[in-house]
Amino acid sequence: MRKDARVTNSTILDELLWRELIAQSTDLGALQAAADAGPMTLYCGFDPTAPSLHLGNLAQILTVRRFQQAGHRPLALVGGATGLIGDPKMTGERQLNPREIVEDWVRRIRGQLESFYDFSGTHAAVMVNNYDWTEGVSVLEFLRDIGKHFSVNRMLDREAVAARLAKEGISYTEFSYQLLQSFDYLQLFRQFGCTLQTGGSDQWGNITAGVDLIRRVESASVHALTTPLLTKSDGTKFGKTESGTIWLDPGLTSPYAFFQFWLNADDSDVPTLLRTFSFSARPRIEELFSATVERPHERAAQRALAQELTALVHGEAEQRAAESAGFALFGQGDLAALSADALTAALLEAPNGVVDPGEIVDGVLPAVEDLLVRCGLASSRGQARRTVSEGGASLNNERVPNEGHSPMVGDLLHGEWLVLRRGKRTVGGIRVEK
RNA sequence: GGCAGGUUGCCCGAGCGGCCAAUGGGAGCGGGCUGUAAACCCGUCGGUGAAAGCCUCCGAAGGUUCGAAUCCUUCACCUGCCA
Repeated sequence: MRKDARVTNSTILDELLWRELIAQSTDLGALQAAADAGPMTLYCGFDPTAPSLHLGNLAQILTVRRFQQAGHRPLALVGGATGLIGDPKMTGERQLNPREIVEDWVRRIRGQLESFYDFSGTHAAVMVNNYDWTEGVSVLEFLRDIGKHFSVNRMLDREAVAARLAKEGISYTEFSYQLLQSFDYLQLFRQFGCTLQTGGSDQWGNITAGVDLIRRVESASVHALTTPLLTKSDGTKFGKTESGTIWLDPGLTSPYAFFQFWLNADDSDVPTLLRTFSFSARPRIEELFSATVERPHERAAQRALAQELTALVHGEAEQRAAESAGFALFGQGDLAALSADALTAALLEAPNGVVDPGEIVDGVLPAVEDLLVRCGLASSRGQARRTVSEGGASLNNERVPNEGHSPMVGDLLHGEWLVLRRGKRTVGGIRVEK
């Protein structure tokens, strides 16, 4: 066994093991042997169920990326076909999305995937879309060649399916999902020699169904590997905050908000987050573990995560902008000391709104409640009023004393900005258009 | 197919003719402590409004009544028991 992780194939499994990224797998020994034998081709698919990928998907992407860095070849699969059908979920039948929408989402997700894998070099990634090999298959062909190998009895065992049967039922469409995903694995095995599929542990049933299909049809033994479902230490779902899902699309979750998400991670989640998302070497990660235990207030691990992942997802420049914005807005108070450029850059990262000069009467701007709503810090005037009356609103780092308070022109920083804050860590900007 | 019960605010769940925008818990939000954490304590929690008030709301549509989340009818869905 060679020592260099970049070159040695088998160390990838050791790496995943210490990172606790293996929830389930087919015979690990066999997988290890396959990885040792040379570059493997693996895939992990992403269905277009939203306009963007999110942090949960990122965990999967990064696992595949680790394989690529270890010298294996990833296939980046976008589920243009499976996205039209929908994987059964516990809670109920999905609503089918219009084809044009799915096509749009496929484009967006494909674009996102492109930035995480290396599409050049000796083990270049390949982008594939299962729509390409599914659209032309006839129903009869599919039922005879693929469907015949599936036992409904076994399909019924699947957790989501069983839950649905016990409740409101499941359409034939969704029930068929597993066949499509299995068909994908078979296709990729035939076309690219793909012998490993990874995914979240909720995908175990779908993945092994593909493994079985390949065994029956091709008499070949291929592998499956799943990663643990990411949960926070308090058991709640990971990757969601008060404000919702953390998306990779900067239009849906700004780089600033993305950075803040990591910076605000619970201490108790730090080990899992570092193991799952960071590409730092083990000694560095362990150093951050102990830093969190010994000097938690410094939040070195949270900052390291924020820096590394914001840079990875949004690029170095955006990462620096997001971090500087945080420093500016959460710094030691004196906002007036910030340069106009720094302030503008910071506030453009945060949620912000606009006041038209025509709204300023005798040097008085609209009331703080209006401004809170306008920059998105409050969802209604009622909520804004509540925030102010609870003492949770501040203007240029000064607590807003009472309801109905209106800023004056003299309060404008550099003649154009107001910094609004709701609670301790939600900051927004108001800009007076010139 | 027959009989019985259910459908309440983001979720769970009380209410069973007026005092109900609707008890309670959870989530969320704010304050305090702290580290732009967690836990904990306190407050808050439909919209609008400074307030009084007004508007919307208790599966859907009708009806009874001065007045309905609460009673009646029909419809939809869910749950038990019997076939």
